[in-house]
Amino acid sequence: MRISELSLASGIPVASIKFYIREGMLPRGASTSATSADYGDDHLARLRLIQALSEVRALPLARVKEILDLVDHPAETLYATLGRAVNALPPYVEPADADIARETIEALGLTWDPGFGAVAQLGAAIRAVQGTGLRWDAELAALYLEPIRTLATGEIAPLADMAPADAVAHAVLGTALYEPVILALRRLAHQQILADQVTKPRA
Amino acid sequence: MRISELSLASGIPVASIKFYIREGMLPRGASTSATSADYGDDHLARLRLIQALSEVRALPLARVKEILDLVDHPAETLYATLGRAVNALPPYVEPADADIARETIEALGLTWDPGFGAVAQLGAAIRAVQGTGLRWDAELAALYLEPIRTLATGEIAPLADMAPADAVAHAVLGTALYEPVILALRRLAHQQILADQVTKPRA
DNA sequence: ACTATAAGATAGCGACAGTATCCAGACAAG
DNA sequence: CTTGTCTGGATACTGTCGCTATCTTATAGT
Repeated sequence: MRISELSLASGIPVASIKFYIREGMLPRGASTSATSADYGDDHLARLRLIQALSEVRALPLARVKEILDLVDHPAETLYATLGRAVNALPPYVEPADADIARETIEALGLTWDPGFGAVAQLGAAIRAVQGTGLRWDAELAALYLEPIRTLATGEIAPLADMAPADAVAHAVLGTALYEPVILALRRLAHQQILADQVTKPRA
Repeated sequence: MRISELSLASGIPVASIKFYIREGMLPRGASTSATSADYGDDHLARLRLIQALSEVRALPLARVKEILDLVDHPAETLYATLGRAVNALPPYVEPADADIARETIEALGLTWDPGFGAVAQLGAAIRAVQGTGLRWDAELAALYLEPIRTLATGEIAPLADMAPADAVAHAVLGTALYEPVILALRRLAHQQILADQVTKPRA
């Protein structure tokens, strides 16, 4: 496949593909002469991944690159790889925000480990909620955690049956790409509940 | 409060506060003379809200403004207001993506209404998931929907006991600000489950 | 009276994500 | 052949966003 064909297949302008190559996010095609290089299906898949992370997740390209690197060269363990993937995802917060989450995490019976990025992300999220006068306490936290734990358990289960390399890629991409699905479903559920209340208001 | 005091109280530079006023996101202080204006707690609260939406949610200022306008001037019904709020939140997608979500939504027994923004957002999210080779089918969708529905029901319930104006503000801000909490908890749950598997591996 | 600071308007800046231009080489048609 | 079109690759430019810095005029405090 030549670059113009790759562009056609992916819907991404040639100039942008060249840009991704320059930035090291997409490998160069195999040169077959001074004026032609060969691109394959892996290039196409990589482009689709870049698009998914960059458009749907709205990640800065630097973060997209981190995630791509992680898929290509995973850390020692699945746990460590996931930890790095989380750090490449928004919200991008100060490590100090981890402290804010301590109370909540311990009240939920979880382990407070400030080394894990999601802890500081939770802290920043709680700060935002409380700073605008919305409610956040142990009771509400428990209300949120239960369904989320159910969901997370269901998501992790299939990883056990995968080859380690597949599991890593699935975990990293799944963390990033199922999130918008979850948020959209929640918004839909809210709407549906409100619509039902109008149709058949509470007795 | 003068602008320099507001700056001190909020931690936001004076120049930035002036910028927010210029952009119409923050009302001007009440002029007490040609060289002084008076800012109150409402200005401080508004600034904190701008910060929460812009930093933690990483919303473009134009979208922050939409949400602020919605809190100030809600639409006719709670349902309609929420619909607009959803459109001000990422991911920002093409309305045409609504079609992609149709199959999923109908399989889940929900109403497919392309006029509601979350439908197209779900479509774009599904496209991203499938485009990168991750799984998405009715079975998986059901696995996701159940816990999310539980969560959403718990979130909507308290609105019934609120004054309508409070309910609107709470629904709009809650949709935007609890989302990072949910994502952080999911990431934490994943980590916790993986950590537990290492400590006490499956029999 | 004098200096420090305020409000408000205008202009400038740095990061980001591409686009556009340019060039030398290759292949294809006439 | 030669002429025109296209390619890969390098370099330079552009538009948008979210602030910052500067400037002007007018007080308010000492």
